[in-house]
Amino acid sequence: MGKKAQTRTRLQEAAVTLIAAHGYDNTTVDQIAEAAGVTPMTFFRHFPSKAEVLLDDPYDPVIGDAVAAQPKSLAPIERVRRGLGEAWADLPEPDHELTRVRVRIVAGHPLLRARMWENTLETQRVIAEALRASGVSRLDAEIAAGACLGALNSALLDWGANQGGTLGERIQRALDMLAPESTPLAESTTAEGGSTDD
Amino acid sequence: MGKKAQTRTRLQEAAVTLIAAHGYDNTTVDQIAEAAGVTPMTFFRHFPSKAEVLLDDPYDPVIGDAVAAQPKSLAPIERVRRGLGEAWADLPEPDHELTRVRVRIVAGHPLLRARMWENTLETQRVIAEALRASGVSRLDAEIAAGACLGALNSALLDWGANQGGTLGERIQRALDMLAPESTPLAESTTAEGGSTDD
DNA sequence: TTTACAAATGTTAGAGACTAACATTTAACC
DNA sequence: GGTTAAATGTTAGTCTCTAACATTTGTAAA
Repeated sequence: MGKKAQTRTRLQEAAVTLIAAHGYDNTTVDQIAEAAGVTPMTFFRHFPSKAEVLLDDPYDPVIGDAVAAQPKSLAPIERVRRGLGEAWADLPEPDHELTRVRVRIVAGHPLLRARMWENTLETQRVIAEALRASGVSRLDAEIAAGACLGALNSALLDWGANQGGTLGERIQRALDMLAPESTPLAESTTAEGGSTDD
Repeated sequence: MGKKAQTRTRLQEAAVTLIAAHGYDNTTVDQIAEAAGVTPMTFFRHFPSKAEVLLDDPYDPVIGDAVAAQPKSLAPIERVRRGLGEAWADLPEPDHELTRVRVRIVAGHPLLRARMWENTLETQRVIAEALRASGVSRLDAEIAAGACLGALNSALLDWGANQGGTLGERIQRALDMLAPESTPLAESTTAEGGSTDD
């Protein structure tokens, strides 16, 4: 039971290395498989598509539980917002450079971004289910989950595409902006005259 | 200059008809091309991929202008929310059955949903640009746009996946839930036992 | 050790999406 | 009617991904 995971890891590492060096489109599955010392067929036994080797997201259950634990007196969006905040606090900050490289690759390629949204939709379903379990309509649950995850994913893509700051800071920013009383906010808003640049 | 658009339309109609009947995966580009009286190569001259024949979205400029027109004293999310509401009011309700068939097909297939998110990201960029033009930071702009479009797309997918109600009603619901004062909502009588807060 | 069984991988053949390069037809305009 | 450019056809090929079947490798009991 250990060899499968080992091959899987080797494939992921080979993929990230090759793709980071030559780009996603210029890297074939054959090359990745060969670099991992394995046959192309074996690649697809571990990952259903070439894109999937870069998209590994096992966080959904934690998030679902955290949302379900929020007090039902709150508005759906607020429950999702707090649930995501608590789930994030429980997860380890992925300071590994590998994660950032992966996110950067994904953020820079349309097809990969698209697949990532599909992962997000799975998370959305989990959250919506947690809300529905306490009487929220399906439409409202999907909207609330969609809004919060839309904000979160935007922060993630920005982290991947632009330098500076940690992922945690951006997640925090996204959650803050979703807060019901999010009018004040220090530095950036309230500018009307010149266009502040960054 | 009219023949190209004509062929394009024939390809779209043939695609929707065939795919609605036999499913996306069971319909090949060859079949679509043949039904449109054209060569497979010509298909790809009109649409960069098989998926794109179902995804036609020329609304972005209207939305960007509407967001840009909002008062700069409002919080970013609120500006996006109002801008989207006004843009929607200016657009014709797509009561055509064709639109619903297309949305239903897209909502029901992972690969198509994923491509749709990529379209949404384009809209997000337009909105974020409108916000940034008045001093909002890039991160804040992307988050605000991402949150609102996440809510909106959830409403759209729900409309495609489930019967009942018009698209306009669901859009309205999504925008309402994003409103700053959206606390009320039905069964809010429960006591706050272990009041969790930040 | 040997045998047995299952997990993991290899091999072959092929479908289908998509591209490049070049040839041909069709449309529009003078 | 002839000229030019847009639109389409043809051919050949690469790459992703799948199906069916064969082979190796790991592991545990006989």
